[in-house]
Amino acid sequence: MSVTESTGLRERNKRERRRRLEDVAIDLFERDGFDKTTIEQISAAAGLAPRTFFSYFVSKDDLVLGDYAERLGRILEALERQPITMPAWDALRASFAVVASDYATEVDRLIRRFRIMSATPSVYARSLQLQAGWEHTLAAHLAARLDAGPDDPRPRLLAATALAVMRASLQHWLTTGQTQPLPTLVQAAFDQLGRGLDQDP
Amino acid sequence: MSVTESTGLRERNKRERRRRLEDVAIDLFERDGFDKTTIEQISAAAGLAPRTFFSYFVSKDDLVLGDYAERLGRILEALERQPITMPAWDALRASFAVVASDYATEVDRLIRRFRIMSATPSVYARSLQLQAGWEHTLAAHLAARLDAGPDDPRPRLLAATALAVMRASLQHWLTTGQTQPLPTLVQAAFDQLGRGLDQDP
DNA sequence: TGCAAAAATGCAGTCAATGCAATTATGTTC
DNA sequence: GAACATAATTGCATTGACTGCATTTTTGCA
Repeated sequence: MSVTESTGLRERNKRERRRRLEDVAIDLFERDGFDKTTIEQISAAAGLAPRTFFSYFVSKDDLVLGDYAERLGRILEALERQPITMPAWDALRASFAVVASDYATEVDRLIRRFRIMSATPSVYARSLQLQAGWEHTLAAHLAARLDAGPDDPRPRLLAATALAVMRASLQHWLTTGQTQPLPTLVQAAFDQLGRGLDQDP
Repeated sequence: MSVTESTGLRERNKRERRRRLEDVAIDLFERDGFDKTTIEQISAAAGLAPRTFFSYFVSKDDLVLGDYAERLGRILEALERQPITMPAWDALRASFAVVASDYATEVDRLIRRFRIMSATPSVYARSLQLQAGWEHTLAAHLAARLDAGPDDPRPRLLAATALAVMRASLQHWLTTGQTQPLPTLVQAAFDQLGRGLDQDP
């Protein structure tokens, strides 16, 4: 108990402040725009010194992306859980379903961030960069799963396609005002690509 | 003639200097790394004042990407040329074939840039950002071609997938040492997605 | 309470990028 | 070929993100 509490307190404070920074930053970004908000303003609003900001976030961009990284990491976990006998595309479909429903639970939070992301090139670029990182590791996992050699194009193709599907669905979901549930959209897109793009929808 | 020559001179000088900046920059990036090379060094090496650099390139990143934007623009032109009766995925396949062979003609130049791009997060991010821009316009074109409404997910899905295919193929081509021709790889990937990812290769 | 580790902070500095004003080069016109 | 309008180059000052380093404060534990 003492151990949990002791290390827990530091950790908790750290998480709280990180969260606070995110929150005030998002508010300011929405009010004044990303570029017109300075690190100085953000840290002041969070009650911290400017220098301290950088021990919580490596860059201003990362304020908006927050747990983006963590969330995509769950795809890999989910992928690991799929039986090895399952065809690769099916396994991907199942894994992405998990993340899709995760997303759907936090619509409001997500939408605010997405708005800022779409309006701010540097942030958008950073999000794509993160995605590219996962595409890479996802491809590595798939290569293992498919027992594919380094000159087998399939892992890369599958990873790239799956993330493209996710991104396109997410964007569609957000721009159409969430008329259809995200998981449904994602599944439909995976199905379409499973059947083949030569086929009519 | 006089007109062509007159305006031509200014334009030509401008293009030459732009080119010179690119070239010296690539050399320096390869030698010292992107981040350790300053705008000051680049402009000095090109015989220009630092301030002048920014009338040729909006950012340091763009030095590496060069004609990236222009090249992707050809996809759209090619797409316009495909008969409207051709199924969308076939039209995309044909359009991307054009760009794929374009790439293949400039392997050396391309590879140097790709190395820097892969090694430099900010540059890579910027390239993805450019691609995202094209994905957007490509989707718009496809929407017109398919006569699709704003809540039809197909244009976005097709655009995202096609660019994913291109990116994955390009990466595969470069990392496998160009053992197979790029157009072949791209066609194979398009075919695979046409047949459907549920099918075995 | 006292101590060691961790976190916060201040300060100085680098570098990309921008705005503005002044200067220089270029192409055209007479 | 000289004067002139325009475009390009340049210098200067400034902003703001980000980093390294040294110092101070806070925190959890003995």
